[in-house]
Amino acid sequence: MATSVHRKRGSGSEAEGGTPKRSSKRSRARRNEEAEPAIESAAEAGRTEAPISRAAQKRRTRTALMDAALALMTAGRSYTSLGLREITREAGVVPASFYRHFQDLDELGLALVEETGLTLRRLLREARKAGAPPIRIIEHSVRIYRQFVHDHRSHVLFMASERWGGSPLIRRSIRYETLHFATEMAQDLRELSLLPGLSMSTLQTVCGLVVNTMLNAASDFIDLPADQPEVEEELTQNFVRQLRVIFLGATQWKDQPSGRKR
Amino acid sequence: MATSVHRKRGSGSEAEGGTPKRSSKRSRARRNEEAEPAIESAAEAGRTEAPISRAAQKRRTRTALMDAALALMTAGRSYTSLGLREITREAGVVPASFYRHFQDLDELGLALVEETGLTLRRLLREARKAGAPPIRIIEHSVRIYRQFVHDHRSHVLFMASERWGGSPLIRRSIRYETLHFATEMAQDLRELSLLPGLSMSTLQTVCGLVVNTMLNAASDFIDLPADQPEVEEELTQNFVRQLRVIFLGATQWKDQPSGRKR
DNA sequence: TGTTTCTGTCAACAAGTGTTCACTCAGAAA
DNA sequence: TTTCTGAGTGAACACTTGTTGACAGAAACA
Repeated sequence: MATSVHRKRGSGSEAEGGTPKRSSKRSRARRNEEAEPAIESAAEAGRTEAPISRAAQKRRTRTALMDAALALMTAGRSYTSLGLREITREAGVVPASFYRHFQDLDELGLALVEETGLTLRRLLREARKAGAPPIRIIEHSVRIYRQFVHDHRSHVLFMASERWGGSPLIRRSIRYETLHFATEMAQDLRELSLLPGLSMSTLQTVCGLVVNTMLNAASDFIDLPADQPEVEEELTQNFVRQLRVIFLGATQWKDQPSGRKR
Repeated sequence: MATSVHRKRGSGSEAEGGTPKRSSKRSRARRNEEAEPAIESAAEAGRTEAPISRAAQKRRTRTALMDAALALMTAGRSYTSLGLREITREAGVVPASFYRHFQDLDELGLALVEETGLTLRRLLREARKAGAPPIRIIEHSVRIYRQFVHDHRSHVLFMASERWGGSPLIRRSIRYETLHFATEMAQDLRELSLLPGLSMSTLQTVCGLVVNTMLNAASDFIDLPADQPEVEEELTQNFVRQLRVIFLGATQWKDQPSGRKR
């Protein structure tokens, strides 16, 4: 609802703001201002005639805010540089409303991390379900992963780029999430008894390496000219080869050379 | 010079600004405001009695600006979130002066990337000079790298964290720099004829993987509690093992399975 | 039915932002 | 010596920002 619940005066009254006089103002805001006046997410809510429960409405606005942040990020901005007003504007909501859902920009960020974490774990579960032909497992996983990145572009982008970004809280949260992911992955590998010779701790190390490589690859995918599929293909090939090198190394790994020869 | 060349009225007049009334304002600025009123870099310049050439003075202020940005970043901020005024304040210079050196915040960022690139290449040259004992070459390189990260903490931090950060220009520039670095590394490996069986393109892929792993490790090092050396030690061990896995995989690599069996 | 709850709104605030301008005045050039 | 140059200044500008408080009005509850 947002703009249409009470609709006292005009509609947004905030969206579009004042016409920007000087063109080269704030040169790092990448001139997305007039691209999309406001995503309709929140605005469209009011259009449904059937009255919706208050809780549902609240949830709706909340996700509108989160989606707005993601939308701004897919337009090339980094989360740290987003402003509260900017987000509410994109969500089609007045700035003050923000505080009904989050008390902080950090809190919104943490919510995004959590959401992405859930999605990632769903990915793992899916990948696990797909019975793996033992040799071509890498290509298969990569294909799934690639589809995932495609489907959840903005979430992955957020995760991968805010991993070393602004807020320490968010950084820590992401670190926790990726660690968790790597651990689950290690357990999967163990249960499938691929890489049988490796201790759990080494398995964890290898999975950490894999996860890092995945996230780096995702970041590479993300700001790519959309009209050049061959570049993307090459990046994918590179990604696959990197994973191959890692797994090849892992199969050859001898745990504990006993005494780490000085 | 900056504050003391003309010193008409008081000294800074900008530094320290107004006392912050509300404490929890701008909750993501991590409260570094009163930590260091102003780094003395630029201010100290005027204190030298001997007259210095104008070009030298300009260079001095320029580096003061760059150092100020780095200083703010080591305090936990991300580059994208830095403001022009914030930087000039830290450098002990009036905001308008900024435009005598850079026309943009992006331009400052690019200068930082370039500087870091130079430093990185110096690192490679040093590492190359140190005659390599063939087996323990990894530990040796890691030691050098670790020292490097320690010595150029802020530059590496900047490079590693802004790699997927705010500005597309800076991102691209960093990408170019790391690619260049990986290429040089690949050539080194080739000339030392470690990994003899690998084609140049595969070598490049492996080196890309190594560089990514290095930067990730650097980011891990960077916001670590300084009073817990054992954690750092564990991270280093993990880093070394990851590199080992990679190189182990690379030595086992068979280039061109001829026809990529469908 | 009437009362309470609570999401979203409006308006205002103090403070900070990037950018421009006319200016000073030490060093370079004549 | 005098003139010229340009790095650094201070003040102002037009905005944007995060945050607060009183309020509207629909849903939830009695």
